[in-house]
Amino acid sequence: MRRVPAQIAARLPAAAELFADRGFENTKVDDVAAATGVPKATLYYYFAGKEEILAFLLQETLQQMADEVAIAVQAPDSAAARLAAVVRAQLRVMADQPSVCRALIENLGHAGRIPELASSVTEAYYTPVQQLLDEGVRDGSLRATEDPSTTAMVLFGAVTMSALSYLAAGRPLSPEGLSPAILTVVLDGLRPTDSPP
Amino acid sequence: MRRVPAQIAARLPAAAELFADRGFENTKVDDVAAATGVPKATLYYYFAGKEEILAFLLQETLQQMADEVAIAVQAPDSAAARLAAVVRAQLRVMADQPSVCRALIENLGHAGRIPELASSVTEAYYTPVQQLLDEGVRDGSLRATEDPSTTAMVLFGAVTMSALSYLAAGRPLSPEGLSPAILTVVLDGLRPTDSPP
DNA sequence: TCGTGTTTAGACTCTCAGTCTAAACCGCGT
DNA sequence: ACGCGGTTTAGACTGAGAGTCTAAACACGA
Repeated sequence: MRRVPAQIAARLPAAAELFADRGFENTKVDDVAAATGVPKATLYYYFAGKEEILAFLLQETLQQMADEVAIAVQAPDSAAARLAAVVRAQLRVMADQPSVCRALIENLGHAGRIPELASSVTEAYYTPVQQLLDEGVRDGSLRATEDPSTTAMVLFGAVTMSALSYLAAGRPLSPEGLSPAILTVVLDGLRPTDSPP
Repeated sequence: MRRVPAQIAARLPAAAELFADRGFENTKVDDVAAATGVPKATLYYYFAGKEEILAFLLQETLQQMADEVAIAVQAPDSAAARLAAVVRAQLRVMADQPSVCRALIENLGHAGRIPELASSVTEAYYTPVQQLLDEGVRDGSLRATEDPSTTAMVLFGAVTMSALSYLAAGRPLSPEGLSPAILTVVLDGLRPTDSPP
């Protein structure tokens, strides 16, 4: 995959729209060309195939999430507060790109080999979150869990699935509305019992 | 889709194996025929197409989950204990059919229209779990949440994503090993603060 | 002006998904 | 035995569309 010029990258989300609406299979490469305004031959000049377009979209979105998460993690607040910010950040990215997220989740199998995907998510999400969990134990704002990696996955899954059910139903996803509901469930379980609300 | 005879249904999980290994797209119907021993023409006699085979597998698995969840819900324990049993039940189903689950999750978009899928999951999981959350508030074993439907999704997502990361990595998924880690995160948040462990 | 990388239209190939045919095969009622 | 419905199957066929190739422009710096 060649380095994709910005003016082409900017047009690709229109393809995600199609993928999300009609499904990946039912979207012809010619349709993608028509919807994005990027001619088919040019698409094949940059991408090895239709799947690579989806994979590119996924990488972009994961990168965006990694950036937002990194910002949330570096704030000068308690670890608990930053963890809440991470949840909101993930929701914000998903709310920002509803079609891309739907298309990606519904077609994970097309977006690349799963192991590579998994390590991308690890880099963008699990590693920073696990670090945050650690810091939370040290600053006393979070309870220690016996298996931080599972805890990170629980968080990621909780947020992803909740958001997905909005996206799938076509309902608008409001990070401000949804995050408190997720956080009360998850955060209260992480708060030390010696400092209840 | 005709009523699928048991001896054919029993052979289909072999197809899920292929879907999970090489991906749905890279699996030819002829491959499915070879792997299951069910001739291509017979497959087309019962299923309208390749996607319908996946959809059938999904329905079977959801039904199995609905059954297991129903059993867990009806136990004579506290709501909290039954909720823990629901989590273990879901993990057990996923551990039972790793390939099917991987294939399904990686190819949600192929397994049927998402709204129908969503309502199947609602029937099999969200409705019983929400009922359980209600009962928990009444019997005092669970804390009330402002949005029980979101809570149910959080649970489902937490379990699904944790399990998936094992399946995707090819690691064996042990319900007994994983459920405590999930439950400490999620259940402690649901426990009333007036009865800590 | 040359050369290198980019852009594009359009025609082409080739792999499957799915269809069709037509021949067995099976049980069951008569 | 016989015929009749549903089932099972092999194998040939069709059509859609992913991906390839060609060859002509274009851009732009050396």
